[in-house]
Amino acid sequence: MFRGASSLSLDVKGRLAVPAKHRDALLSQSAGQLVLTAHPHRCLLLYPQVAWEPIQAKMMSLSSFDKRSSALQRLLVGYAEDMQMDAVGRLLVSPALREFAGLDKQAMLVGQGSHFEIWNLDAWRAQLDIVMASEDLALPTELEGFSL
Amino acid sequence: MFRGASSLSLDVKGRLAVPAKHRDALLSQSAGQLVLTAHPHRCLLLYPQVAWEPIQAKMMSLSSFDKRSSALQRLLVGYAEDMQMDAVGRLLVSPALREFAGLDKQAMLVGQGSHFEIWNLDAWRAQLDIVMASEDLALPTELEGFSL
DNA sequence: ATTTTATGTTTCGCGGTGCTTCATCATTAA
DNA sequence: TTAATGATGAAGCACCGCGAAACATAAAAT
Repeated sequence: MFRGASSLSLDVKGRLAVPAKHRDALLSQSAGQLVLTAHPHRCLLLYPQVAWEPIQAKMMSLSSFDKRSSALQRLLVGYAEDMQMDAVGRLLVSPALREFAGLDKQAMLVGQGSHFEIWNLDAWRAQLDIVMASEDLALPTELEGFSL
Repeated sequence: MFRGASSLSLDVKGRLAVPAKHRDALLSQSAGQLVLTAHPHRCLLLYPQVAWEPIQAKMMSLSSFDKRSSALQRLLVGYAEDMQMDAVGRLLVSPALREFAGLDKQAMLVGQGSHFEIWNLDAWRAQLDIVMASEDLALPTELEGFSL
């Protein structure tokens, strides 16, 4: 279960240093085989390969005639890259993915249970505003009667 | 059942000293395993791990395609960190969480039954104003017929 | 006075950063 | 056409700095 947010920096070569506390967890699944891809909300997704495969399979099963489905397929599958951390726990993020997510010097690594998300810092702040802006914290209907 | 409000200070390293009266209660659940995370109202939530898990499970069950749901997931799960108090009862609050809640020198620790909330002092005062400003204390309809 | 709480200090180990080396590919010349 | 040299980019290595935890001292309460 991946949790926790940390602000990190990409070095001049586009390498992202994963915090040590998360490395073991990432290495233990799929022998460290990871998949990095693009998310519609303009962030990147980092999955252990075993966790990614069923998602990609599901995506590919969608109708390729529906415009939105096939656009989603193109995004998720098209940008997906297999990779693994180097000996000191860094991920080499390709120029295409860096450009997609607007990653420059500073990035945000955010645990999301089954995977991590990697955000441009400003985009992350905008993301938080979506929740915090709503004064009455209008919750999705699924959460009716639910309380923190 | 956690109750009571106390003003406390973070030391220069971001360590928050939990008042002694609450330590035993926090240690007794989950063998002292705690989860600290972010709340949309810009405060932090401190849960015993066992109490947090079902909440996170519920959050993760929401649609990740809905913008508001996924923003809420990102906030609650993304900022969640497992931790425990050090030998003298202090919590090491990560830079990400400190920045989120605007915690500096002074903080407010507020018991909320199942969990604690940790507030920036000014944000806490503003929070109080929300209730006190409304002259007739207009309550949500759920509280119809309810009286203090 | 003794035990419990609070705060400040120090130390050690490891994590992060930058540099160096190695490999691969491309370009040019023989 | 093949070989050689240079450039680009990835991976390995080493060192330095910081962060976490333990320790110690001071204060307070019972």
